[in-house]
Amino acid sequence: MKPIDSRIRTSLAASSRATISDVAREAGVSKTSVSRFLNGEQSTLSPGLRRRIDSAIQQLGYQPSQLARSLKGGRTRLIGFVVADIENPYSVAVLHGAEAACREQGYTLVVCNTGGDRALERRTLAALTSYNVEGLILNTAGWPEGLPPDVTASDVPIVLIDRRLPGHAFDFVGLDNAAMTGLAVQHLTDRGFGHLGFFAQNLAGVSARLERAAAFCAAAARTEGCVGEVHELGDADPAAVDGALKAFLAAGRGRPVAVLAASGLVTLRIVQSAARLRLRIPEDFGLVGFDELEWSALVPPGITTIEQPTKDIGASAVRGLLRRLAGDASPAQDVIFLGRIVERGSSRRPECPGTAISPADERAARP
Amino acid sequence: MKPIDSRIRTSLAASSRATISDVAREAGVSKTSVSRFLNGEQSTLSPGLRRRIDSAIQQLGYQPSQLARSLKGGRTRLIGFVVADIENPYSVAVLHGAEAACREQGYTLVVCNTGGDRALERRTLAALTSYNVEGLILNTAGWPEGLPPDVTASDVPIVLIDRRLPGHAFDFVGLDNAAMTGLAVQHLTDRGFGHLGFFAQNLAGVSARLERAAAFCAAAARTEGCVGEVHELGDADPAAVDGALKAFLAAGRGRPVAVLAASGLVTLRIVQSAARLRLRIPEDFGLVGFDELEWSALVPPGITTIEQPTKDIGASAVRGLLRRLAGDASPAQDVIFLGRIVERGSSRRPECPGTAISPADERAARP
DNA sequence: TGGAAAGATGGAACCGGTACCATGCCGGCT
DNA sequence: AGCCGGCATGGTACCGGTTCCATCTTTCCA
Repeated sequence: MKPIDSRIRTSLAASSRATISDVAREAGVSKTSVSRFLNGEQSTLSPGLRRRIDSAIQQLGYQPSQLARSLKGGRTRLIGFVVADIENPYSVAVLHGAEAACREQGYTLVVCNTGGDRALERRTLAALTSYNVEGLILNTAGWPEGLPPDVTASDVPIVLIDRRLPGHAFDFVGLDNAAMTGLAVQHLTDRGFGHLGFFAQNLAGVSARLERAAAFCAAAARTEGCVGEVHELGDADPAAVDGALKAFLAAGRGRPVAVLAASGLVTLRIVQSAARLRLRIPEDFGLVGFDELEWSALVPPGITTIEQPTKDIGASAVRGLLRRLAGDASPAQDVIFLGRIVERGSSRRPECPGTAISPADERAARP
Repeated sequence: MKPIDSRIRTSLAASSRATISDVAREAGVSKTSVSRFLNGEQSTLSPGLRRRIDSAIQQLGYQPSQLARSLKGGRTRLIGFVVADIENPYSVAVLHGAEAACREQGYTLVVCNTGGDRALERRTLAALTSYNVEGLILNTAGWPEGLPPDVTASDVPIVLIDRRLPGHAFDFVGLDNAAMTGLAVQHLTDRGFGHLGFFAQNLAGVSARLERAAAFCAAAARTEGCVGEVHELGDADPAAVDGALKAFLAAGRGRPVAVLAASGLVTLRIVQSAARLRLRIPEDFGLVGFDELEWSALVPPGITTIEQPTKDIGASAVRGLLRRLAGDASPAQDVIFLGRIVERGSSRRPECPGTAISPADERAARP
């Protein structure tokens, strides 16, 4: 009779999940003992009890509800990752790093994409905090007028990635944009490019782009005989990109010109535009782009990129969150990483003899 | 005195979140009324009550806890998306489609990456169900010996994406691999390629790859004078790719050879290998790859790809889930999409006069 | 004018866990 | 021998909502 009984209960459990009370009943013990068993048997339950509980759990296929568990204790072991553009390989790479770090620490990463929509970002943050995530990693769409107060009201620790929120004391992890932009400008001027253009989508509200643009202007200004222009491409219109690129090249008036692209997406747009306009790189213009891409080495003559330590950035964000969760209440902290310029053909001046031919291809062939 | 009182309570709320009881107390009503107010005031609360509750909510900055809400009712409005490889652009694109569909329906998509790790996939599924997600979209790492029973025990509806689980009656959304592979083979043989190679990572357990490989062999076999080879590249070793590619080309014995790459990642590896080995496409070998990539048009001579309707696949998966949630208990259903071959230079036979020169470049320049 | 129906509101149980405190039992000490 | 303390275990309140049911008005009709 016992086996039949438990078999019935098992099938019930399959259709509506066994609870801790079911297990307690099946094992003939109290909920408390089952709970103790589940959490780490500090009170050293007697071997007999332990055995009975264990077999009851097996029998019922019991899995504790994290939902109910979190309601009392607050520990959800959940970290939210809110990303502005999931289609940006940079974001995916950071995400990957964060996810690995979370897994290592027993946390689960919950990823939500906002597509750069501020209203959605707000709703998403509210939703995640209402699920009691213990921390938030935020790659914000940018709030030029400041983040609405309801978001900051909650006391979940937040770490910003790549983009700051001026006026808010959140931890931040990102690239040393000033230094890397300076290096990129120097890289180009060293190679004889005298007329430089910084191309971005819209600058407004996105700190990484603003910092890069500012550093670009500063670096161009302090380099003798170097002219720097900033172009905003806006969203998605190929004709607009073509127009901006042509205008920029014309403004060079025969001097060697080069583009510094503010992101992987802009690099893609520029390369597409060059193909459409039958412009050669680096003969017609040089190119350096932020963010290393899987195809950087494959598109002739190879695109010089500024590679970011994306895995480290993701891992560092998680570390920062865990530090806060452990009780660290020190002032907001910035973690700034340096990147690396990966030199390829697109920033090599064709005038320098011998460099534009086969060695360039060799470099380009390296993955 | 009232304002001071409420200000104190406000600051308390900021540090530990207001609850429905706080709101009820502040408004001088019962929890029940507040709950009614929050859910849709079916019982038509009196205007006075409504006003008081509303202002109490504003005052306290109250946000209901989804956690607690879900505990009773079960409606978490959460859908889990478990993806085997978040770095695969195909997965991201599907994810994007699913996410848009979820948002439209008021659901939140929770994304978890398993990196192709079966044990982790299992843990992730358990974790998500223990958070009471209402449905699961699963891009499985593949279980050659079948999914462990504890995963299937839960009664959350599951939709598989791209990869089937033989022996399980789950809904499925994916590509018509047989048809698209057949078209690709015909595309290549039409253009004079007689010796074909299907290149994949490891076939084991991944239905999409297996179906493509099988369809490839079948198509090659029924095409007169066509030879088909299947190559497994394994993971990540460039030398192995180079070796396999060279061996394959040698086996062609001078006949026009072409590679069919089973995924975007394989396409990348093949193109990288070709660059390393100084092989020209399509002169030394033709190439068609599954999955459209942002750089397909940019790498000379342009890579011919099999484009999948990724957004539709993602949206369809969500639709399927919602259908199940609405109570549809009909047998498991397959939704199979057709793709589209995007022809570019990599599958154009150089022998055909006039096609390998500038028109090819023009095609390649199109984004 | 009385009573029933309809409407507004509150009380309390419940969801599935956690955690504090109580209880019963046993052994060791004075 | 009696008391105290530690250990194993159980009882129960509580987390923050939802929901059923009870209660109190109000209204309308006989």
